[in-house]
Amino acid sequence: MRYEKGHKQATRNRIIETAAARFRRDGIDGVGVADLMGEAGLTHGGFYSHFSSKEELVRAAVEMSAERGRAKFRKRVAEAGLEGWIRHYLRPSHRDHPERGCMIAALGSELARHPAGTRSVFAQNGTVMSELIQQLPATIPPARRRQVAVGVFAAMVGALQLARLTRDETASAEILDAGIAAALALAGLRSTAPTKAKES
Amino acid sequence: MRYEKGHKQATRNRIIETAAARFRRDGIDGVGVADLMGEAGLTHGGFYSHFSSKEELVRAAVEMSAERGRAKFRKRVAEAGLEGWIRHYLRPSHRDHPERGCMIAALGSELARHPAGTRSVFAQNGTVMSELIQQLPATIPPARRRQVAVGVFAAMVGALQLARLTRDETASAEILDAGIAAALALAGLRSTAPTKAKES
DNA sequence: TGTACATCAGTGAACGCGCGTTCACTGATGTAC
DNA sequence: TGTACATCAGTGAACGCGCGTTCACTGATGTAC
Repeated sequence: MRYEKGHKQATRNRIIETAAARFRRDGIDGVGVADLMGEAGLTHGGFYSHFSSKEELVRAAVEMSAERGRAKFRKRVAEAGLEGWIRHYLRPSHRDHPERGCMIAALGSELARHPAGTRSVFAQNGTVMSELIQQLPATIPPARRRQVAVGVFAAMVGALQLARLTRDETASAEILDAGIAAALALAGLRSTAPTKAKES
Repeated sequence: MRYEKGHKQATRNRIIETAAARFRRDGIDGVGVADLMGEAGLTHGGFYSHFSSKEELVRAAVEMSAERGRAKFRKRVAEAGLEGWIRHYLRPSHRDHPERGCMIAALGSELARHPAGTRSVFAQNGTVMSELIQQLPATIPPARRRQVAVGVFAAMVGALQLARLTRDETASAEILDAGIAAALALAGLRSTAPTKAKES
């Protein structure tokens, strides 16, 4: 072989890695194949010896991002617990750097319009959801754990996107805080009673 | 005048209306100016006598959608209360018809990459947020009302997007339910205690 | 009342450009004998 | 050991296409006199 064993696989991974970052930063339609290949140190002609179409790369990039997201979740939970992960997810630097962050928050509304094959990465198991369920406090009964986990994650994704839409820094930071408060409340990590007083 | 008074304004509104629907359905990059004009019963050449650029149309469409969303919010709240609006927002037909639904859920991640001028529609006041705050039950203290409102809306937007990403109908319906449960809990419209038992 | 001209919303050909994709080729290295 | 050939990751020119945008034009109607 003119290249060491595994060379092609390494190139393929480099392309996927580059794509995963650029897609999250500029959108899927916002980055071209030639641009991507150039950033990976290649010319665009070789693209189709790695992938059959741009959509196949999208799928691979989404898959890699999902795996990375799960790894970060595990690491953060091990270090700082579920609350630590929630705060980490909704920190300003995640808002400001989508290219290294959550693929769903960065591309959620776009991916919904992509083929089912691409979206199949978000099947029920395999996502961070099943791991999130296990991290919920024991006070939440088994029958409600999945629903609570989905609610927590939805609030986090929604808050990150709203924060990214808001130009004003103060208002944006408030949205992140509101997302943290909502996620913690839903996860049962904080008293959720409106006031400790009257409750019907 | 060869056209009755207000004709041009009416045409302009028709273009915005068409765009608002198509953008939400196919994404902003997914619809071209010529396609849009054709759907509005015109040819593409006249576009620039109405708008200085496609981006200006995007801004107008986002503005119109935001106003429509607020109107729907008011109507639904008047008829069925805050809980009614939450359930209406997270119903399956909203998930399946983004072209008539919430612009933020349909285009959230894309709009974050558009110019600040376009995103200025989502400034603190003028959005549905300020009206949502007023609808929260009185049990939520003044100092927390904005934060709670943002959390509720974030959970709703996030849940709708997650539901749109999921191919499996059962799983998708569960996500909508989880979003409803989360939004109601956050809004103080449902007991949020993990169990009615032990609470630290 | 009748003719000449001004107005302007909308038309459709044309522009340069970048997109995703194809393909004949290169050239460094491994294998056969 | 030395030569001829096979392999194949990567190259770069070329493709058809649709994009956003420009512009000279049309033609129905209003106004001036």
